[in-house]
Amino acid sequence: MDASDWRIVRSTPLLGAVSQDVAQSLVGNQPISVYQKGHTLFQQGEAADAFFVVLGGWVKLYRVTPDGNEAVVGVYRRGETFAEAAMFLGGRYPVSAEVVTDARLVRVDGQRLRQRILDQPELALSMLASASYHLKALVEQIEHIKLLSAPQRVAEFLVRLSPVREGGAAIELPYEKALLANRLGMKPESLSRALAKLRPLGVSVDREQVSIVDVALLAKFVESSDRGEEGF
Amino acid sequence: MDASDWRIVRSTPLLGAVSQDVAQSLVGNQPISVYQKGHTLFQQGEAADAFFVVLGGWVKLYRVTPDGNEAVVGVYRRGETFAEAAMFLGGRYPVSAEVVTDARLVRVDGQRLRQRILDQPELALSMLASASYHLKALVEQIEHIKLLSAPQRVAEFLVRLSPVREGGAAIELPYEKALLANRLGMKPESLSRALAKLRPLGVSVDREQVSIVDVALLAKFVESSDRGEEGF
DNA sequence: CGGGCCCCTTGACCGCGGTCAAGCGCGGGC
DNA sequence: GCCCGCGCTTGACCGCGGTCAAGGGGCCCG
Repeated sequence: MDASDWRIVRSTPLLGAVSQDVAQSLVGNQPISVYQKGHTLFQQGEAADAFFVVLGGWVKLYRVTPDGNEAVVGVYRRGETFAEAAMFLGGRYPVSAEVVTDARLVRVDGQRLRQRILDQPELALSMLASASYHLKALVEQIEHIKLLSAPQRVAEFLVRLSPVREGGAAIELPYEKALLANRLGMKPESLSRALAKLRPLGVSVDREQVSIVDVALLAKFVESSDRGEEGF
Repeated sequence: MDASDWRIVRSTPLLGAVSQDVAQSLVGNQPISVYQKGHTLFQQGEAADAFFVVLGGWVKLYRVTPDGNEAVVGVYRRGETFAEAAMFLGGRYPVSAEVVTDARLVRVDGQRLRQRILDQPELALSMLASASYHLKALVEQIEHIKLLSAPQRVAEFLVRLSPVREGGAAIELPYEKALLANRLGMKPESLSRALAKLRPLGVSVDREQVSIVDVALLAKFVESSDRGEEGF
């Protein structure tokens, strides 16, 4: 792990707030795992004996039903951690995890982590903050699915991705559209249609390059009342 | 707080796993708060300085959009705790909480809790377990909204409420149908229709009394493939 | 450079569930 | 006992988004 990787590790809410030596002892001497696209890290129901830090690439967390349908509940990228909280729920992962692009991860052993918590209470607070962060993200996802239309959910996603709150922005879709669609709770076809409907609001798409004329206008659209496009 | 209340407190995942004196010091000498239906405990964005244990009655957690629509993200009953994790997320509640029936709660101070965590690491592990439990519940809720039909969501709710996994069961709807509908991500009218569609599967409803001929059959229906009622 | 593959888009169709409105039944008040 | 109100149900309608299918454009490989 080089200095750049270490910087990423220390940028996470979980490992950034604890002391240098605690972070070092947890991930410092762990090997970096390199996976290629399509690799399954773990499946729901398996014993949860580790959590992960993403150094590069993307990982999706999802649930599968008995008949094979899947619901993506999160996509994690560089500088994010996942499955930290799973290790405290009867030792089972409640979701499955798959690498969706070639990726570099650090795997942190759970047994070791639990021990550290017992003598490093500050680590416990960091873990709780991290769990709270994931909790908030899930609550917002539920809110969005329940009361935003497909175009509004797409707009919300774009606004969140924009580096600015107003004016123009050019952004790149972080992962392929089929995955993005699932993440937003819709089918790829609906994502296409949703992007088409955002065109009159100053959104143009070419491959994975998206340019937005006015981010504030998009944000307004997300908050516009009842799931419809109220005239324009 | 009498012995019965204390038993409820000790039945929660959060306060049941820690030592007697830690639990006692957190909630033992707290007064019991009695609220009547409609009272707002806190609103999203407020400083999160406490979490709650439900001794009786029901409390809903929900998010409101700028235009006034609301999405219920959870309903908590006797023996459950909520908002534990919020106190670690920048000190803000990500949701609002309202008492939906007359209720008896214990309010646990957050400042005190954080102090205890620093010198009682076992408490930290309990809190993480509790947070994980809520996390799993949210993930399942997302899964259900995304890939179950309205009748399936209602069936799943009934199965979960049943004391048995097979055979007959008679259960009572825990809260009024408008709230239940929102909790399940639908409108009251859709809940009515969904219950009507479950009638051929052995579900009969009279007021809030629900009787189920065969719980296993209902469970089967929930897992039956593609959101439809596959003939029969 | 041509062909095939894959991903994305666009169209046609339709079923689920939201909306609006009417009807019904239980319960409280005068 | 009568009336009114409220919560629930039922019906009619329709728009959103899923499904199925065809078309188009980039990219790799032969």
